[in-house]
Amino acid sequence: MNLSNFLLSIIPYNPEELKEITSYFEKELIPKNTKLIEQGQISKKLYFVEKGMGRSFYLMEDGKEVTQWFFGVGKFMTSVDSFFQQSPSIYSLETLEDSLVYSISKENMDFLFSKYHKWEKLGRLVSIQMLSKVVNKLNAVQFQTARERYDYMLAEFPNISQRVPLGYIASYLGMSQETLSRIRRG
Amino acid sequence: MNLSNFLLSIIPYNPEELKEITSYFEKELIPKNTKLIEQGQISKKLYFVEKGMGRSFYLMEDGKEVTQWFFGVGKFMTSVDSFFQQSPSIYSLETLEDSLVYSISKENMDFLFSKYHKWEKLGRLVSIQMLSKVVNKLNAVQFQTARERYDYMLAEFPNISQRVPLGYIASYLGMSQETLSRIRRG
DNA sequence: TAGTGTTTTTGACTTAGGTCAAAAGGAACA
DNA sequence: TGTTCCTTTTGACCTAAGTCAAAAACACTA
Repeated sequence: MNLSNFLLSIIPYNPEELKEITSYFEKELIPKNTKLIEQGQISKKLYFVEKGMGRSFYLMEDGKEVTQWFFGVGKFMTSVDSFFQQSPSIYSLETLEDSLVYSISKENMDFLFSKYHKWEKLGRLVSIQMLSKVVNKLNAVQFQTARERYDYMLAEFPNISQRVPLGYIASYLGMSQETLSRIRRG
Repeated sequence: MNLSNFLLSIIPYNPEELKEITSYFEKELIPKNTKLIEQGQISKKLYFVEKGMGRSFYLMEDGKEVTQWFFGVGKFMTSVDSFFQQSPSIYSLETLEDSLVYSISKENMDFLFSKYHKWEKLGRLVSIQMLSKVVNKLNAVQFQTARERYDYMLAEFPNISQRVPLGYIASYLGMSQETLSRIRRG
């Protein structure tokens, strides 16, 4: 899924608009395990993932890393709060694989928002989609057993367990690595 | 907090725009314990709460009601998914007090979105605010103890425990009523 | 192919919070 | 001021999942 196709799948743009809009994005090849945002910093860019994958995570007081979200192909990746409100990020962001992303700065994003009504609309639609995903996860974490949450995750990110360490998935699902290991055993 | 002031607090509208936009909202006085959306139905309206309070909740398979969110003064209230995607709602919505709300239909909302770039922007900003709240709650539910979640809720909805039954709050926080009662004891 | 570091699994034990049932409080009303 | 209904609290017991520590499996690199 490349950026143009992704945008077109949400809103019809004509070729000129699409060309101008995508020109504000910068193609970047980012190696595995690169930090894109450090906890406490202000997020400068929003990334569209064309290839690879990333995660957001934070450090608990006891020093443990907790995965907050996985960002796969065809998704926007950033610390939402930090990017849009230009406030210090609670999370860090890193790539989990060598990744091909398109990045855009807050200034360019705001410029596009103000220039194109359609772009603003896209922003709204994408926000609502994300909201709906987070609500789903909230329900999973709040009301389901560890085993049910694991099944939910397999539905949401089918082949993730071959791609990232078990501990990342366990903390994302709000359970210990040992529990996830026992669940997978069957 | 009335509708106009709320809108102005997010985006500067001039008096004519504000007048036209608010003219698409309908003032409604809704008695306590009125269902606004029934689980399974498609949400027809979005409500702005000027006075009173509501909640969204759903019925678990075992017949228990679980509160999903509280909507206080100065908030938009709806089943987000259902309203924006016109899909069957997973939640029911009801008032918890006699309430004064301003409602708008999906058609009028879409009309305003397409007519006013600014309105689209407001939609985006409000969505991101909601997203950020839901992420906070997710973190609370996933990583905090029952006691910490209770404290979190007091910060988010200060005087709620005087206004709604204990069981509603307990299920919102993802704990049993008995546990919440024991926590409150001290 | 042995050696070293990392990730995952297993086992034994602990604990936060759930469940069920009964008692205690409150509010409304005759 | 007692009766009824509803909400909250208390008590006794249970269980899903956490913790800690060791063993096993895997993955590099020399």
